[in-house]
Amino acid sequence: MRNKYSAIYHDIADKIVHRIYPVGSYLPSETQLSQLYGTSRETIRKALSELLINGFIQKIRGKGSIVLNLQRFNFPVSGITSYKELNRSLNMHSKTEVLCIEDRHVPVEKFDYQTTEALPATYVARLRKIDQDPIVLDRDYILKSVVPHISHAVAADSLYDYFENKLGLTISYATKTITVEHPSVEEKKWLALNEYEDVVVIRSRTYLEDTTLFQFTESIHRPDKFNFVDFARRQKIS
Amino acid sequence: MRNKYSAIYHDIADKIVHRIYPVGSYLPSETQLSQLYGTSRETIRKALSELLINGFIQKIRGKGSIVLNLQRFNFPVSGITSYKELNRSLNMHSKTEVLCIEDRHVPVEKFDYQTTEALPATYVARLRKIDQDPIVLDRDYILKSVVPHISHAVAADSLYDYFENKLGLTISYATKTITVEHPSVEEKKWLALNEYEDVVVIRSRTYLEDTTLFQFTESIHRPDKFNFVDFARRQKIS
DNA sequence: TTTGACAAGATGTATAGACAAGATGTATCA
DNA sequence: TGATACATCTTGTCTATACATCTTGTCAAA
Repeated sequence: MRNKYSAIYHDIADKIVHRIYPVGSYLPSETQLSQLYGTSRETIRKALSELLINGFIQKIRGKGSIVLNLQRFNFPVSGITSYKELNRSLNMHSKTEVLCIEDRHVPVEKFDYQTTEALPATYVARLRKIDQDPIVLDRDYILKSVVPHISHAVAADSLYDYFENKLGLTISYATKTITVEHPSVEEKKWLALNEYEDVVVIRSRTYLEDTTLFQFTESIHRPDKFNFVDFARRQKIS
Repeated sequence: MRNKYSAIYHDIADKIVHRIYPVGSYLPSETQLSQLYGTSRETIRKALSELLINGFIQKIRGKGSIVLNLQRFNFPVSGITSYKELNRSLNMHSKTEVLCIEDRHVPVEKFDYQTTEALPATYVARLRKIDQDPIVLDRDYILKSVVPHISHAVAADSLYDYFENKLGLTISYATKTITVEHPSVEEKKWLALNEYEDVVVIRSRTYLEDTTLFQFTESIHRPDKFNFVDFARRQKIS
């Protein structure tokens, strides 16, 4: 960890996860923490504000910071997370099957993206299984302008790992929509759906740090296996 | 606005919305902004970091802050927003029909909430319609320990407005889960569902600033009308 | 006993300054 | 011409300080 405040963030987060700071208890005060870590109060406050955003603590003015009971270890579709990371952090022991890799143009209208030009991309279709049961059908369109080629081995492992650690790309943010739709014949087949069963579709556009769009993703979920867990803070519309 | 940085936040956000700072352009630099608003750079940075969190801008080190094209004006289930606020900000002209107000205990198992004690609450069932079409069935359980009584008039208007502006409660955060389920007979009737049609269920637990739990909500959505829009920033799991 | 004033400790806001590190253009040198 | 070094702009990190505001407990006065 190269930053003081992110080192402190991870240290406190660890202590919360391992119940050294139990749920419902107060953290040491900001001045105490600043002495503990040998740093200024502002640096402590930066770490605490990250913990607040991520739902670890709740700050109460005049009193202190309470440890919250976050049990967001189910399926955090919120936030951007790669399937491999999810799989590892949840110990799900899932398998990924690569169905197809080929060159295609992005079907931009599906993603509600307005453009006049064609977007050449690498199309990757993958099926995610847990205990032999198909759960999710992932369809990725990775723009050729950013990533010229993707191998079968990379697709079978982790696209995000490849992008970030091999290519040095920094994935920054994404916009997502979630809808319920009637499945296509192909989707029905891959996900082993019953008659009349709908699917949950998550479509996202992913951007790099310099705001260049580089990936469109379509995730088709079996409705009985779909579970989205979210943590939200109140924000007034004004 | 009593804080400088939130005043600056709203001022810049307004200028982005009104295209004074167009999408794709750079904001003035932090030092320029601090001169512009007659404040310190740290205060500017606090405002900018709020804009970053809410998806208005993207900061690039060494270069500046780019205005993003946020079009999250569809149906932000992400974040906590009252139906009345949503309705107003989207100009949807929807109607709310109060179906039932009565005293009930919270069905805690539905919300995956572990407790041994019974939780007395006011149960409020409401149907949200747009152009006579039923869209959402909302079922709220508001704990008696926090809010002893809720009138029909309040339920027909806005619960959140009542809680925050009349009772002085500060709603702070919530945990949510989204699933797809088979509708009950009652749900099928109210939402005018076809045979075999599933529903999207959002269940949330809402907490006050002092971390006291005070509300359980169950929102039943018609699948063809459900559209969840989200903005997410990348966060490494480590 | 109840009320009120006050102090102490907590977080919230704001400032000024310093240095690190990334991006970019310019001037210089080979 | 082409490459390198540098200056200068940007944002990122960190410190030290001051005061405001909220919560709570204590102590004294009514």
